[in-house]
Amino acid sequence: MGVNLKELAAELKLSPSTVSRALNDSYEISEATKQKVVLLAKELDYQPNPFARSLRENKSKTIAVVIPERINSYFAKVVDGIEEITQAHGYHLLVYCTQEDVEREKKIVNLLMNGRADAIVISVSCQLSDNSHLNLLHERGFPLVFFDRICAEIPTTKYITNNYESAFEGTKHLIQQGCKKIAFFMLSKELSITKERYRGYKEALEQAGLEIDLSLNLTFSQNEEQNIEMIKELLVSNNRPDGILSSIGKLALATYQAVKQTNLSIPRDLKIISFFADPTIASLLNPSLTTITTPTYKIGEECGKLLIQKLTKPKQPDLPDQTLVIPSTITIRSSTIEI
Amino acid sequence: MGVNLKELAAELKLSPSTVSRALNDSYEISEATKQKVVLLAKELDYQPNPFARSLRENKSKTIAVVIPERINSYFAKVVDGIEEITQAHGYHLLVYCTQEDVEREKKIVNLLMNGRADAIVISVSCQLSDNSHLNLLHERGFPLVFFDRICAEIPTTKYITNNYESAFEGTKHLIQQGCKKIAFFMLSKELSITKERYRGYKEALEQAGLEIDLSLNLTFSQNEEQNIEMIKELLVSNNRPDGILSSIGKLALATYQAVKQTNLSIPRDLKIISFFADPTIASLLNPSLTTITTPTYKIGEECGKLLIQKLTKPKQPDLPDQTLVIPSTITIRSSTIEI
DNA sequence: AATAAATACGGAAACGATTTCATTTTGTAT
DNA sequence: ATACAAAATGAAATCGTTTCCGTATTTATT
Repeated sequence: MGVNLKELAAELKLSPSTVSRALNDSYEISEATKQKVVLLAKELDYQPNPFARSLRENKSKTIAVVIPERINSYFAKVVDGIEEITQAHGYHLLVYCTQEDVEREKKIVNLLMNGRADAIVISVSCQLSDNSHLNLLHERGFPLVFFDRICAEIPTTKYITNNYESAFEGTKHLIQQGCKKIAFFMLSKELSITKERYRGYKEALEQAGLEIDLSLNLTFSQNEEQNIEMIKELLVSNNRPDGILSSIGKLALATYQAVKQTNLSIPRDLKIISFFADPTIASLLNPSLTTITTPTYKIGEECGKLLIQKLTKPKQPDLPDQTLVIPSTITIRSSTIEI
Repeated sequence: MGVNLKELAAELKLSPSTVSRALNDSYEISEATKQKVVLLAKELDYQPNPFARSLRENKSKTIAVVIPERINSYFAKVVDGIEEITQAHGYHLLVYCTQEDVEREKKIVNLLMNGRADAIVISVSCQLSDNSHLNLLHERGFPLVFFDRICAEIPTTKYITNNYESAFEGTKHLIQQGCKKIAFFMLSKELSITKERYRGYKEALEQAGLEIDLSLNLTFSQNEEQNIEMIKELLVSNNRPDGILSSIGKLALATYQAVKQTNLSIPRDLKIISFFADPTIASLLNPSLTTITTPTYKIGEECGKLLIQKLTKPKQPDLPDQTLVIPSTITIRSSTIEI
């Protein structure tokens, strides 16, 4: 489309090597020619071919981001954070959405084996069982960063929130509000976040001397309608909970939908606290929703910074096997407070 | 990282050209060798280097998507739709978010001049005034597709909804519900969607014999707090509207926030209808929000299909200068209906 | 059987940048 | 003026593919 290096060199009566070096501000080139070159390059709007460069340098200036859902403030914010940092360093973002489908996730990860991206930031899909695809990637030395939904077994850097503590505190809050039968809503039992949050929930119950009723620990699917139906059934059963800790934001929304179809009232008959990304929506729900909110933008920024460090500085070691915790905050609203 | 073509060829005692052709299923290669090649390629997990291929073929198998906001169901769904179609054809998505910042949009578009992507799908930033960057791109023959927020002057394919009719019908609905003083909320006056929606609003008022009060036509910013404050001021002024057509979803949410800070009630004192992407949220708001909803996933799919057609078939003409309309639907909920 | 045509493959150029190595030009010290 | 180091540039290899062109072998045609 535009001019290439050879044409630019011909125009300047210089060799391509000199022009390349001039543009890359090499010490070997005199200031005079540098200026001439840069000037004409600007004038002709020379843009280096990214593929030629990638091929030669064996790096793409591209980072792949893999998320389970795009219509989800949580993940959207993380990507915003990653973009904010990486774009400033000239990196591009390939964003893939698995739609919570492991098969799709595997396909995507396998596609990334060919070096199209210099690194991957991923929050794993919900149904995840085996990690062979991610393991392979990591073993090949591919920079891999996890956030939120991590694979604990893969020794690399992970960013999470204080899932255990948040769930513990959230559950404690419900107990303090008088709840005796507290349900736990989750997506997949396999997820790292589920396990940790469940642990927090469980220990808070134990500490309060409440028994854990497994029939109140519900695993939901990707089917919204079905989820609402499940919740409704629970709410009209004779084993109705008086409190809910929802480990996923959209299950809180499903609960609100379900409650609307009953003659129950939040918080009178049922209190609910949920991990939830969007404070605006939480405050506009009726009643406003008590939330556990993670600073996801910050998580994105941290992922970005880490990778920029790793990718732009020479001689960097592998990403360390560490789990960095960015704490969430609980915001108490009307859904857990008797008026 | 993995093996390359030359190594694979050496292993097979064939030339790289033969191996390349075998893998690309060329008619020049015998079935026998094809099988041998494919087998070993699979065994050694051969992955062609995407940059070598892109350099040679002068195409990247990548599509750039540029959106104003990522934390926005509208755009997120469009991207989901694009991904659904294009991924099936082996395309990758570079997703850029301008955060409604024109300067950022320009930078991004200029970055894309170098051929990193084979096409661009874009919904322009809110403050957009001049389109020189997009014009240049289009003039260079770069496939460019607009959706939602389009540049009318650039002769390429655009996907929009029936903005005029939807706004007209929405306003008419408010009038039918007894509204006499209807406000119009918008982001930027320069946006294509704003203009069309405003036209629909205006003509509905005119048709009903209502006068247009310019002090009820409010332009908002990116600053949420400030927007809420503006709305609150409007609602406590002595020129308080009794109906609102919000051209942007988040302004409806801001209105709900503002109303909470007054002693007004929706729909009693104020009815509101809004362009809004997420039906779940709309139905959970209190009162539930009457919405104009665009099938955004479908828009994404259409963009994807168009580009796949253009990029994968040989000898395709330029994208035609056409504006394709995918109609929105109005869902009447409690925010416009007196109980 | 002689020739033409089809089949199957290899060699090498090309894509557009960067970089190693070689070479010319300039500057400086003797 | 000569030698020698330093500075500035050029030639060519390289990255890993695809593809143009050429060639040997096999198959078909008369």
